[in-house]
Amino acid sequence: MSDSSLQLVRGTLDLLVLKALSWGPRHGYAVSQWIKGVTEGALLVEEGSLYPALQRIQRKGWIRSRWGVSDTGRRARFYELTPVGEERLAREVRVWQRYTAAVERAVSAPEWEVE
Amino acid sequence: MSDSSLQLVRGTLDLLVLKALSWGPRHGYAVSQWIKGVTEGALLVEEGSLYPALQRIQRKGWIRSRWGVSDTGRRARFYELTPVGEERLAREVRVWQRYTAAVERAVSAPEWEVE
DNA sequence: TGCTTATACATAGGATACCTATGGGTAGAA
DNA sequence: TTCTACCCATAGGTATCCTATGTATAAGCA
Repeated sequence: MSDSSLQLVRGTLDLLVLKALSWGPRHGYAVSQWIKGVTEGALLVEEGSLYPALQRIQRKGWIRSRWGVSDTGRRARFYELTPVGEERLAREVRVWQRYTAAVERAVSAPEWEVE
Repeated sequence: MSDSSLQLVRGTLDLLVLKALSWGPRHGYAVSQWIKGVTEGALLVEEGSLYPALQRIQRKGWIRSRWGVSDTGRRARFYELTPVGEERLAREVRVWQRYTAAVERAVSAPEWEVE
């Protein structure tokens, strides 16, 4: 909420996390930095959102994890997509695009028209 | 969840309701039908979501309401935007577009890149 | 006449995903 | 030695959506 960053819209965090892991194993902190970077700071994922989300997504079987060592020599938990998670990512992208297209139609509707 | 309609993404309902009322007073049922129509059935707003949302939005001062009679001769509560609501609509549209643009950047990122 | 459908409003109760706040700990720079 | 960046994690609160259920009327049809 500080400065100009937006609150996350429910449901998009899964999508962002899965995408962040689509290039191979990454640890949680790196995921959060990637989201911040790729959205140019528009989206900030709080740690209190991210770590529970990673656990939640893992429980669903879309990612798995193991302890490792980060580039900076610290202990870190690395997550990677499972095969199910790969499929899920593709599906989440499709759903998201279908959703935003529908909202876009609504928001840009030039006149009231019901049928 | 039936057939192929999508669950609402949290936070977009306000936007859709405000937009639906941007052409003048409408009652709740008409708002739900408009959303269904304009999104070609992709978004279905459940009554258990819509009516509480209308009350919530009214409490925030973005809309006001009064009882009236619908086209079909039934009693219905008509909602309309307040001046604050008009501003809010414009703002919500901007926020939504900024948000979706950010997510789109993330989802279509061709490679991992952080700094 | 009675039945069904579409119209119209509303609430209760539950789920869940996000937030704020807080905590612990390490590596390296200043 | 102090500060910052890195890295993980949980507790508790809140908001917003869902399902399920209830009431009621108008109109069409059998």
